[in-house]
Amino acid sequence: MDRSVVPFGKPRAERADAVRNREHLLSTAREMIAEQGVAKVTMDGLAERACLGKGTVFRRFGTRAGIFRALLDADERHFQEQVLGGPPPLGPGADPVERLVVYGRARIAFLMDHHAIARAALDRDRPIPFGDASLSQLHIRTLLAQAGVRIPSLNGVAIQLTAALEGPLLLYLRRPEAGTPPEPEVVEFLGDGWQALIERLTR
Amino acid sequence: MDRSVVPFGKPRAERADAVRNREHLLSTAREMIAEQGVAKVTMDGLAERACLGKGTVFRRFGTRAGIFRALLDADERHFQEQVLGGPPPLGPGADPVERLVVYGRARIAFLMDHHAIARAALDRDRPIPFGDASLSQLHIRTLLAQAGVRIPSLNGVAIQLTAALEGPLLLYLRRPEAGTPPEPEVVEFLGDGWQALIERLTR
DNA sequence: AATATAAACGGACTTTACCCCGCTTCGGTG
DNA sequence: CACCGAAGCGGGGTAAAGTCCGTTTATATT
Repeated sequence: MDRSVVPFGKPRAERADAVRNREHLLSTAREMIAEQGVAKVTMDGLAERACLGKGTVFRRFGTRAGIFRALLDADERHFQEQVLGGPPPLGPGADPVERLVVYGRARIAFLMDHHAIARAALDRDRPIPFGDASLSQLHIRTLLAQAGVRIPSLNGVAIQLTAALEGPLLLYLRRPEAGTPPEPEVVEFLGDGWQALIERLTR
Repeated sequence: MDRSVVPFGKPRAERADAVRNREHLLSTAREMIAEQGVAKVTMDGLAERACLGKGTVFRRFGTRAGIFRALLDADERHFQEQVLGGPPPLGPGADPVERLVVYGRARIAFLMDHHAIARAALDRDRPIPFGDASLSQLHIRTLLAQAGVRIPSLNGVAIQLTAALEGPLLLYLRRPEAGTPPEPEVVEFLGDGWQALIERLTR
């Protein structure tokens, strides 16, 4: 008999204690970030505060960046839901050009909000988190196509627009980390740039 | 009497042995990279192979990324000379739109060539090297202005175009590091995307 | 040439990410 | 309910970045 309906799903589900520990570690990490900032979250420190072994932390998240990726994940998923199924103009239904513009602004705001964690989620060696960039990329490509942009190098352009959108916040813009005042100016600044880029591109 | 003609130049020049050691460390680093790849260049390893103390390595370069920044620097300077003073269309004299397109392709090729080192030059915490990005940015902004692009958010757009140009190679695209076959396809791929982006933007 | 001093040097020390592996616990099975 | 195998756990061990500080050395000055 099959062990499960799905022939080759995951070999086995995650054990209950493992799930519990993951949750606990994530909320402990959130506390530490709130109290002392991202930089002070070390693997040993996290393990000790959570009353777990260091090995466990690594087993759960693989790498330090993995913790921040996991933290980002929940919010990221929520963001995606708004994009894929929420009300227009961010969600489906509106004019594709408008959606692109709004998507960019929303994404910039999202990355600003999660700036410290998003940067900490970058892994020095591996190229880029996961769904993160590629979903932006997919969405941008789709909307460009819907907007009637016909270029042979659409793929390249989609990659580059993704970089244009996320790169400044991930790579170039500095932010003092700790007690940062909101700086909403940057959001507008980059948002206006993005809008100009998209509108000229889709003319 | 003044110590020197320059009233407040650097307080003192770099000592001769310091210069010698810097050179020696850089060429040793180049050797190690050629033999075993970027990842195998450690501070201790480099110091030992160069027969110097570890403290010296740090004093010279500040951080591991600093070594790679220094290695990049010479080539970067050469690249800049071509851009600022070389023959058109990369250098001055040609139509600004054409220069933008050519600049992008050249920059992509440059980053492909120096991919491993350029990535290693990224510092996890600090935002971005120095002249590197900002020169791209300045140049792009200047050429856009010359091309008659009139938008209020020109600054934002210049930042984003820089990210579009350099981001994919620094952030998103994977490359196996060691014995990589040239992959000239990527150069074309991104180059075509860039060209499409610029041509549509400057219409 | 002798000297004073700032710069440079070396290497031990600290911190932190990540690995390893023997022991424990969960949870499915007869 | 007792058993068993796999998944999970713990924490000591390793490697590498970066810091510190006492010692050495280049160079400007007299």
